[in-house]
Amino acid sequence: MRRDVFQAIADPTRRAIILLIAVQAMTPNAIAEHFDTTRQAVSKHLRILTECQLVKQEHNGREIYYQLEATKMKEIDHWLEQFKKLWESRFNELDKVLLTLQNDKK
Amino acid sequence: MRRDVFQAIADPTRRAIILLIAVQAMTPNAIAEHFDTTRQAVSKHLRILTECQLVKQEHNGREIYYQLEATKMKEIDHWLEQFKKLWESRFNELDKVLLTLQNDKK
DNA sequence: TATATTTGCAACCGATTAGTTTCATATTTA
DNA sequence: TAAATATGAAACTAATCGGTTGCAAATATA
Repeated sequence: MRRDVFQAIADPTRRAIILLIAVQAMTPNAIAEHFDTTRQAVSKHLRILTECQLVKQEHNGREIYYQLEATKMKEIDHWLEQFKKLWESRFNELDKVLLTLQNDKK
Repeated sequence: MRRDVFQAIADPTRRAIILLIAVQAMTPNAIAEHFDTTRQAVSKHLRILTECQLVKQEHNGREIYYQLEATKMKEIDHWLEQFKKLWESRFNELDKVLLTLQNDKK
């Protein structure tokens, strides 16, 4: 199944997990303690996050430490990059385009 | 209904719409021409994008121009900001934390 | 070796999603 | 005014989602 980073971060619990393991790698059990759901539900979230390579596993005996693959977050940042210039200046590209559009209509 | 920016950008069609109207404001009809779906489906996407304030409407007679509310994209950027330091340096915060964690376990 | 612990997977369930078709409303134009 | 155009909303549908419970496999511990 092909997973998408944007779909992965759509769920608030998954975003919370990402934030949690960004600070330090954790096992599914430890992660589940922070949430009001079952360990299995957390496990499913981790599967989705793994499938789109937002997290990676580090096996240690029967324990599995999940840690954030921060570089994958760049993908989201790259997509945002396209729009950054639009909100960074008051008279921006969008305004110019709209102005042109309005003038053309007259 | 309370809408969430992250949920809004989860759908690939909605991301495409965002990109499209970032360049210039467009009517639902014009937007729909760029996709392989019905105008009504696009209309539903626009409703979702409007509800979470990612786009705004500009009425012009019977036409409605939808344009990107770029500032709302900042919300996503702010969330990403937390992780930026994790991917920007090779020996980063995460590495340090993990190192501490591993040392503690010994 | 027997038991406990850690984990993932399968099957199921109710809610939500993205799409469709149909219809109502508002505005423009002939 | 009548017809055409632009749009949103409602009702429906198949697929997906996030959650649950129950189970199997692997590893650690008594």
